[in-house]
Amino acid sequence: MESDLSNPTLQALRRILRATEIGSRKLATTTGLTPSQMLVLREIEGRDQATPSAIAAALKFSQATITNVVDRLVLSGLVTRERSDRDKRQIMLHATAAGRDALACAPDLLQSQFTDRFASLAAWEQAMILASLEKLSLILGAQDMDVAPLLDSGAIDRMEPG
Amino acid sequence: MESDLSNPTLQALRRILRATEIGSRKLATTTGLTPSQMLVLREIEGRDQATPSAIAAALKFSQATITNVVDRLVLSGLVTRERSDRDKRQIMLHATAAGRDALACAPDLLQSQFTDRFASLAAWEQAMILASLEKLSLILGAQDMDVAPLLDSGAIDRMEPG
DNA sequence: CAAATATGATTAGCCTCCCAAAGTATTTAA
DNA sequence: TTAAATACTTTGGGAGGCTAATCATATTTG
Repeated sequence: MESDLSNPTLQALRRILRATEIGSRKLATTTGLTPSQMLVLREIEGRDQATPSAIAAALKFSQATITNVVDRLVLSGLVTRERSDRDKRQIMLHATAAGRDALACAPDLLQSQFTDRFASLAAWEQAMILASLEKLSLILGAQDMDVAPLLDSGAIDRMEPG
Repeated sequence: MESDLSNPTLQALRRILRATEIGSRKLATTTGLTPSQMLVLREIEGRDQATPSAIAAALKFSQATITNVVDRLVLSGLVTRERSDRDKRQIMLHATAAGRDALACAPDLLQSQFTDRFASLAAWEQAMILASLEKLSLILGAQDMDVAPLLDSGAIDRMEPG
């Protein structure tokens, strides 16, 4: 091989991770929502039947953790719990109006800066970055799989968390 | 505009963040080092004069947090504390042999899969991904700046944290 | 030099995160 | 109808991260 690009790539990736982590932490203190709460809230709002176990599976958290986070979200009035009629073991989670507001408003602080700067890039650069991230997402998501079909992106969505 | 790529890009970015977060958490339980500890240890090993404040500034943590993490690292025998002679307020942090081992060994678990898969990509794809990440890192790191010179990549390295 | 001020690190106290294990209630299967 | 499985909560514990307060050392200044 002529040169190994994996190391600088990992370094760049690390820088990105740190930057976003710091950004989201800052965002958290601004909006009163912690990163985890954002994640869970987004997941709740984004699906029809939002049961704790479904959220836990999607985010790869334990159920106990979801209970915890949801407790706080309920306390903040952003989410409601409701027993399912069909199966009284299940709990349905719903984002309240305030919850949807928080989601709609909060990301803007983080995204606006990104979006603006991103928009200022040339179209080809935007396309390149998107393609790269898709590829990378595939590679990294594949870590969870035993043998990953790198070419079938659908498989990742279909995956079940052990 | 013809199409807005910023949203799918943000989504892909989020997927990557999640994947790496999960990966590093898994790595943590495997190696006994938490992500934060890895970060701090890496920073300590990577510089000559590793004082807590320097580490805190580099990673954008508070000094108190560094004290905390270093406590654990010392307890695990990966790091030593030593008062500076020149300025007795300062503490010099050093990675022990075990600490260097942990660093040298731990990343392989995470990286090997990434590195392998990354290496299997075509050279042009590798280059594209690297270039994209560099650009992205610039954009995201720029969040901290008032007015970011997106074209001068050196500026970021020169930046001082608040 | 002595007093005031600044700096580097730690301590104390708070809340959140994430988990495993144990417990409760409900549903399904035998 | 009892045993097993499922869905969630509770409990208890180690970390992470912060601010404010404190201690020790350095520096500045009258």
